[in-house]
Order: sequence, then C-alpha cells, then structure tokens
Amino acid sequence: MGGRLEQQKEEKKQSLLQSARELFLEKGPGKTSVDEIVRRANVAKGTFYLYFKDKNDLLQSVVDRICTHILRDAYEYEQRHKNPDFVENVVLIIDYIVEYFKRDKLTLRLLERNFSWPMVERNLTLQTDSLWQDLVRDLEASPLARNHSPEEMFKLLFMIFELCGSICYASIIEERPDTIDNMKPMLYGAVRKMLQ
Amino acid sequence: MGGRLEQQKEEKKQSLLQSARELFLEKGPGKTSVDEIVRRANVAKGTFYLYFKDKNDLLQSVVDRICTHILRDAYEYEQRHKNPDFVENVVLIIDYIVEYFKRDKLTLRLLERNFSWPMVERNLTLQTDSLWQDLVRDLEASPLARNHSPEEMFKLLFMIFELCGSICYASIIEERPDTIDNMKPMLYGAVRKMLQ
Amino acid sequence: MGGRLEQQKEEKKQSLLQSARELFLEKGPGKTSVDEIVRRANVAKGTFYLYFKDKNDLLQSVVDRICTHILRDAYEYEQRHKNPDFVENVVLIIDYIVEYFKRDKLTLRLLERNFSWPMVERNLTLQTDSLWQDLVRDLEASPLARNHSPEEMFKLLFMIFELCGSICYASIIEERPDTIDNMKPMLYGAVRKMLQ
Amino acid sequence: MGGRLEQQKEEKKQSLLQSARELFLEKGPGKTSVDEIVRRANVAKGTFYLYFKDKNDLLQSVVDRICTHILRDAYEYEQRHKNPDFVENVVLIIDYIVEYFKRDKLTLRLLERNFSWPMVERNLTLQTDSLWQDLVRDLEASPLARNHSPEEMFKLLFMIFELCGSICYASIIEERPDTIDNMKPMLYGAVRKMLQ
DNA sequence: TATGAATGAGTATTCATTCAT
DNA sequence: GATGAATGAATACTCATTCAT
Repeated sequence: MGGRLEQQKEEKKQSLLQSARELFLEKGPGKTSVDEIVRRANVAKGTFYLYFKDKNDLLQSVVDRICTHILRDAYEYEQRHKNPDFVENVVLIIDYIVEYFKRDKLTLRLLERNFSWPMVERNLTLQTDSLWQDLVRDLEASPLARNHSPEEMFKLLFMIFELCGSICYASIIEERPDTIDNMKPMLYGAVRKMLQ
Repeated sequence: MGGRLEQQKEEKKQSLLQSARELFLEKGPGKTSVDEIVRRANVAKGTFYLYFKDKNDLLQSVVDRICTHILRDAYEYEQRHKNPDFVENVVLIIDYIVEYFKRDKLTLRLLERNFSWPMVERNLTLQTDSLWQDLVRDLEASPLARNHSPEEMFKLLFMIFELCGSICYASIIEERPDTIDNMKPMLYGAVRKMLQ
Repeated sequence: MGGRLEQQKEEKKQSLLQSARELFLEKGPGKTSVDEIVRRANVAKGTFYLYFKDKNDLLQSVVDRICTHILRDAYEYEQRHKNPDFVENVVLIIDYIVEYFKRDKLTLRLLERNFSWPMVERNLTLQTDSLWQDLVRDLEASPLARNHSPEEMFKLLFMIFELCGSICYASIIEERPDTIDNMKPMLYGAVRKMLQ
Repeated sequence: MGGRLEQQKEEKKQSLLQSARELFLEKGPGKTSVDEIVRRANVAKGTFYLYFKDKNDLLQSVVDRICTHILRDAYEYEQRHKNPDFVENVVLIIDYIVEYFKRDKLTLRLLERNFSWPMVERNLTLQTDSLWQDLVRDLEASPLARNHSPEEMFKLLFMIFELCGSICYASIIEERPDTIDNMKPMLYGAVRKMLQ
C-alpha cells in the first residue's frame, strides 16, 4: 500500500528540480521563467507551487543539491587517493573541486562565488553522514589538531574553501588575474601555507 | 575649451552617479529602477542614456568608484602607519578594509563578494596613479620579491584580497562561520602565512 | 436515524461555516481563499464542495446567519423593553442594531450595505418563526395599520431598515457625513417621521 | 507652445476612461481586465499606469464622473421644473434620479449602493460650481432652514440620497421588496415626511 | 543636448474546482 | 462520504529603452 502516490509525487518534484537545473545552467536563474520550468517538467503551473514556495526556494534546492554532489565526489576522490599527509589530502579535495569547475564552467557560473559552505558547514555540523564523520575524524587526527581547537580548524577550512571558490570563479570564468592553470600552483601553495 | 557647458554635463553625470549610489545601497541594484534614479537626480529619463549605456554600465561605474575610494583610503592609511615589515603593511591594508566594511555593511552588501580586484588590478597594471606606483615600488623592494617574480606577487596579493572580500561578506553580513571579530585573528594569520 | 453519522456531517458543516465567518471578518471574503477556510476547519479541500456549491454559496450562508442572529437579538431586546408606542418599539429595534454595529465594525464591514432585509423579508413572509409572527401581530395591531395595508407596512419597514443599514455603514465605517453618534438623532427622527 | 502634446495626453486619458466605463458597465469591474481596457482604448499597457495608479483608481474616476453627470442633470431638470415648494423640488431631483436608473440599470448595477454622496458631498462642500451654489442657496432659503442648521440640512439630504440609492438598487435590480414603480409612492412619501 | 511620453514584452503567483483513489 | 494532489486559466503591474519634439 501506499508507495504509488508518494512515488508519483517524488517524481514530479524530481522532474521540476531536473528541469530547473538544466535551465538555470543554460540561461541563468534570472533569465529562466517559472513557465519554462514547468513546461519542460511537464507539470502544471500550480503544481510548481505545491512543491516549492517560489522560484528562489527552488533555486536554493538546486544549488544545495549541486554542492552536496560535488563535495561528496570530492571526498570520495580524496578517500581513493588518500596519502599519509593530512595537508596533501586537503589539497586533493581542493584539486578535485578545481578540476570539476574547469570541466563544468556552467555550474561554476551558476554557483558564482557562492560555492557551498552552506553545504559543507551544515554537513560538518550535523554529521548525519558517515562520509563527513570520517572527514571530521581525519581532521581531528591530523597534526594540525595539536595546535588548533576543532573550531579553529573549521574556520581554517572555511577560509580555504572560500578562497578556492573565489579564485575558481575569477580565474576560470574571467581569467582574472590569469588562467586557472597558472593560478593553481599559487592557490595550492597558499592552501599548504595556511595549513602549516 | 567651453568650460561652462562641460561643467554642466559633468554635473549631470555626477548627479546620476550619486543618486544611483544612494539607491543601490538602500535597496540593491535589482530593486532600483532607472526611473527612481533619474527622478532623484533631477534629470530626464532620456538624459540617462546620454551618459550611460544602460543600468549595468552605471552599476559598474558606481562599484568602481566605491572600490577605488576604499582602496585609496586603505593605502593612505597604510602610508601613515607604515612600519618596516612589508607583511605587516599588507595586514594594515587588509585591516583597514575589514574595519571599513564593519562600519559600512550597506556598501559591503552592494559589493557582495565582488570586492574590487577589478580595480586594484587595473590600477596596478596601468600604474597611471602615483599612489599605486608607490605600492608597486614597496612590493618590489620587499623581501618577498627575492623569491617571487612581480607577476607572482600580484597574484598572491590578488588571492589575499579575494580571501579578504569573501570572509568579510560571509562573516559581517551572514556571521558565517562566526563574527568578523572572531574571524580576524585567523584571517590575518592566513595572510601572514601566505606572504611568508 | 443514524445519529452518529448525521452528527459528524453537521459538525463539518458548522466547522466550515465558523472558519469562514472568522476569515471573512478578518480579511474580507475577497481575500479569503477556500484553501484557508478548509485548513482552519480541519477539513479536506474536496469536502468543502460536499457541503457548499461554491464560495459564494458559503458567503451567502454566513451572511444569512449573521443577519438572522442580529435581528433575533434586536427583536428580543425590543420585547424586553417594550412600551405602548409602536413607533418607539421600532426605534428600539433600530437602536439595538446601530449599537450592535458600533461595537462590531468588522461585521458591519462584511455586511457592507447589504444588511439584511433579505432575511427579515423572508422571515416575515414565511412566518415559520414564532418571533416574527409576534412582530407581525404587533405591526397589524399598531395604529399605523389603520391607514396602511400590511403590504405597505412591510415596504415602509423595508425602507427603514435599508436606511438604517446605509447610514450605519457610511457613518460608522467612513464617518460620512459625521460620526454615528451625531447621526443618531437625525436617523431616529427620520424613522419617527416615516412612521407617522 | 502648447496645446498639441497636452491635447494628445488628454485624449489618451479620455480614451482609457471611456473604454473602462463601457467595459465596467458590460461586465462589471471585477470581470474587466486591464488588458481589455487598454486594448479597447488602443493604448499600450504601460500607458495605463501613466494616467492611473491602478485599476481601482480608474474605477473611482469612472464612478465619480458618472455620479457628477447624473447629479448635474438632475439639478438642471429640477431647475427647469422648479416650483415654489422646496420639498417638491427635492422630490423632483429624486424622481429624476429614479427615472434615470430605471432607464439605465447597468449604471445602477455598477454604482451598486454606492451612489454618490462622495460626489454630492464634495460638490456641496467645495461649492466651486455655480450649480451647487444655487442649490445651497435654495436650501438655505427654504422654510426648513428655519428649524435646522445648515449642517443638519446637509445630513438630512444625505440620508435622503442614501435611502434613494438603496431603494433603487433593491427594487430596480432585485425587485425587492417590489418593483420600483410600486415603491415610488412610498419612497416619495418618505422623502416628504423626512423634510417636514 | 535634453526631454519625458509612449511602449509592450515579460513574469510570478493565486485559486476555485475536479476527480482518481 | 472523504480526501488532497493536480490543474491551468486568469491577471496586475514593472521597467528598460526609444524617439519625436
């Protein structure tokens, strides 16, 4: 009993989310109308407002999902290439993200500089997710933890991610002050120094 | 060199710029209409398009002016408090900017994370301005210059400013991940490490 | 006579009526959606249409009930304060209504100028209700009945109630052309003259 | 200098007013969209908002004009059929209005019970208009003026007009409690009594 | 140069009603 | 009887830009 209806509802929501993501990437959220979204999702206009408060609410959901996805992949990547040095593991994560945005400029443009601490933060804090629990464990086991409280370490990571987001946007989207490939050594250098 | 006329034209442009700045700060550029701008500037609608290509062009000008202003003040502040250590002079500049945004959240909100390397960059490169020529001279005279090419040093500074802008926005506007006062030690620590 | 079921149905209807009345008073019928009504009544959307043809039907019912209620109270009041003069008894009823609306502007606003002869009229005509039968008996026994047919007397009363509704609305809601307290003497004077 | 542009502007406004009046009469203000109004007026959507704050503002203007027009005609009619008795002159005005609404039910429906004291009142008070100045003079010269202050007399007239509006609406539109022709004697009787 | 009237495309959101379960 | 998900028509209003004067 029961599943059918719930399932159909979930499908509609997913359809909306999917269509919106595509259109936001193609034309930007500002230039995307609710009309287009529902048309592409094959859903009635009113249905949209059954699942989302307004266009911004939907945008938020889309961005959240994208960020979560990227971060999860980044962490998995780090797990697969793990090495003994904590600092290098962080660089690994940053590098994954940089490479991701190099391949997917559209997403970077959508996220603008807003990449994701909302997400990271929430995940780190809630720790509902075993992936992040592991990351936290790694953090706390790192040599850095000797000189820093957990809170300080979070702030440090926060700064690193903000820096990463800003530099990606500036260099990949605007080639400012140079291409990302020319910025990478300096960026990673900065990350390493910050974690000393 | 028909002074009178030129002067009147300049006044209109300034008036437009001034009104726009006020309104952008009060309500954000998105919620400010060209109509309101010209009304406040006491200028006819059509006149607007004699001086600016479109609303975005105007926004750009407003932001440029604000950034230039802040940076100039920051540099002057640094000149007045100069000390022998190059790194600490950079921290001085950053600190001035942070304190400025603490006092003037509205401006920070307007600039968003977009604070201003557009400006700095251009100025540093063009070097039309004696203030910046001095900064460049200082840069090149610093111990850092021994291990870094001028270009690398610019990039390093670029990263520092981006980091500063991002952290100001996150912490001052959204108190994320903490208040700016609690973030400051970490931020300045990061800056110092990056310049080692 | 399956009491239980009938009772539950009646409860739903009452609940709908009650919620609607509250909302109509608070926000006006135009600004009240069926959605809100059913939500407040703890009833499913579809259920609404089991009990009422549409929103207007419900509004009609609400207004009817309110008018019936006020008129019943007005008549009871008159019965308690009865005096030998028929004209003064009518003034008593009018005064009760005026005072009621003075206390309850929200209801007056909902009724607008539409106060209620729909109700009175119907009741007087149908005479299903012993209260009104008494009023009619009083009417027919009054000195006025000597010069007027019963029909004329109804019309006269109709006019008096319409006048009362209009003046209440104008003076209580809009203080036009003056406050109700300043209008009262003139209004009651007019009523007395009309009944001469 | 001059006229041409102002004239064109006035024409647009008139066109809007005219189209709106037609549509409001045909379908009611609620069922008339701004779209339809501008289409019929051959004017762009935005132009509408150059001349009127919103649909309600326009409705207000339309109603004002109609009321002014009817009242002016009523007064002129009275002037043409003037007789020595003040009371009968008032009845003349009321009768003109009743007959007008008998012929033009659409307008009555549009006005609903809201006929027009806004207008009368304003006109009487402002007295910018010689027609109304005459009416006021007549009022003050009438025998009634001996027992009543000017203010009381205005209130009395106000009540008479409200009664007239209510009874017209009820009897002409809804035949409640009877046709207007059957109500007329009673209505005029009431007016005469009220002015005694 | 300067004006400001005119434009009309563009969009988010609401809501009464239905109907499959 | 009861539900509540789905519908999609309907609508007011904004605003950047142009162009005749």
